[in-house]
Amino acid sequence: MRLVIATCSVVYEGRLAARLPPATRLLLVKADGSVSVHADDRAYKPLNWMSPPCTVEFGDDRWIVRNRKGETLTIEISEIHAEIAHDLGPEPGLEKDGVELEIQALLAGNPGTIEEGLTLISRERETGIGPVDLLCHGADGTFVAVEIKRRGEIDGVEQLTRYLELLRQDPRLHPLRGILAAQKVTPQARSLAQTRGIGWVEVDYDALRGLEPSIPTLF
Amino acid sequence: MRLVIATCSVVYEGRLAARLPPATRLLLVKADGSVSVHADDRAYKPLNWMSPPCTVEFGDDRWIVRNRKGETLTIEISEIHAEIAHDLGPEPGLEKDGVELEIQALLAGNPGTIEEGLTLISRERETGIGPVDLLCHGADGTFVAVEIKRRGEIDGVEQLTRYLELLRQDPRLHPLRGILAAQKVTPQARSLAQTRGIGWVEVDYDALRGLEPSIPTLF
DNA sequence: GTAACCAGCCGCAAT
DNA sequence: ATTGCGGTTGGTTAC
Repeated sequence: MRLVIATCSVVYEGRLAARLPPATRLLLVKADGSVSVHADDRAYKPLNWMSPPCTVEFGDDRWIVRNRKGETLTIEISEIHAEIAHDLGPEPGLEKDGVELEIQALLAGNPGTIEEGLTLISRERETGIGPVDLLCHGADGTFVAVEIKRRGEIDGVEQLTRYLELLRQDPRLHPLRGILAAQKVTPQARSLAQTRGIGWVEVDYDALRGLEPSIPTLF
Repeated sequence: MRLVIATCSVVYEGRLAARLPPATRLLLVKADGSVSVHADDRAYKPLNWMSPPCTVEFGDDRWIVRNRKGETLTIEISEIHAEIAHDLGPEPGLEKDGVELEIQALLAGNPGTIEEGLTLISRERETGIGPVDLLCHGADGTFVAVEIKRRGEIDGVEQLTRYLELLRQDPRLHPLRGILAAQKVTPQARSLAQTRGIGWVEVDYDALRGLEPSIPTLF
């Protein structure tokens, strides 16, 4: 990893064109080849960057970063104020709990928390346009497709609507209804779900954490 | 801006829980108060971070970053290998060309490039659930809602479908049809547009650049 | 390679 | 504060 504090101007030519007039910024070159240009704000987002795979041509006062698509990031350096280079070594890796996949595993193992009497048929069942999170069987004899989100917004209702359209072409899954399960469901999403005939439920992650997750697949 | 290369372990407790075992990483503290923890890969993305507004409690061997929601990022530092602190000064700002807003201005000024004979009625017209990019009048006497995307994918078709549903409740806009305008339209989006009765068109940004953009609004 | 989807998405604007 | 939405979104995975 190489860190350079420099006065520079930057031009990105690629999916769009972007220019930075001269100012002092952080130039961050990682071992993966990526280059990013940071100001002292915008949280972790750089002003400009190039993601790997890319190559850097380091000149004294000009760096040119290129990728395979022909996009370029050109950094004109007028003055270097400070610099560090350090080999960080391997990253042992990041562990996360509470992402959608974990919530999905917990709900898959405990479908009754979505709706009384629900039983799991399959997880990540392919529809032809993407996988539906859970396919279940209801106590009322219907099939139930469940879309799981951390936040239940309009997009989730649309996604579930698409899956229902496709799954309903399979006569073995008749009759079929849909449920959006999320930690929180927004009013707009509730409203759209209503007009689409889709149910929704807010799940309590803290309560779920005490339950057993499911084995990956059943069907 | 403060840059520290340190051997550290990290715990994030917030919207999810995440842990980093001890290793050497870059700790980046910006003037906006943000803190991010970088490995030597993942391009510009940090392993963990906290966005402003947040406060940092700097101890000799432990930093605790907190935000208003009660999320915490705890960094246990066992060894510091290098460090730079530098005041970058103000960022004069980033200029961009070719983002959706610019394409929208160019298409608004030249609606005939979307479809022969199309004339502009309004931009960013509110539907009650978000603004539709362009509302036009067709040579055939129909009204036309246009959704503009850099990349035309399924989401854009869904978005336009929602707007059409709502705009059709206004009898003054009858009859109304929709067009998805994008630099590229994916096959899946074309297929869904077809079943929704929505048209699509691929716009040539390079050709548009030679034309005049529109004034912001007309109606 | 294309395309769909998740992400602690971030950040902005409008309600 | 909420919510919709764009982003050089990035990154992963399945087709």
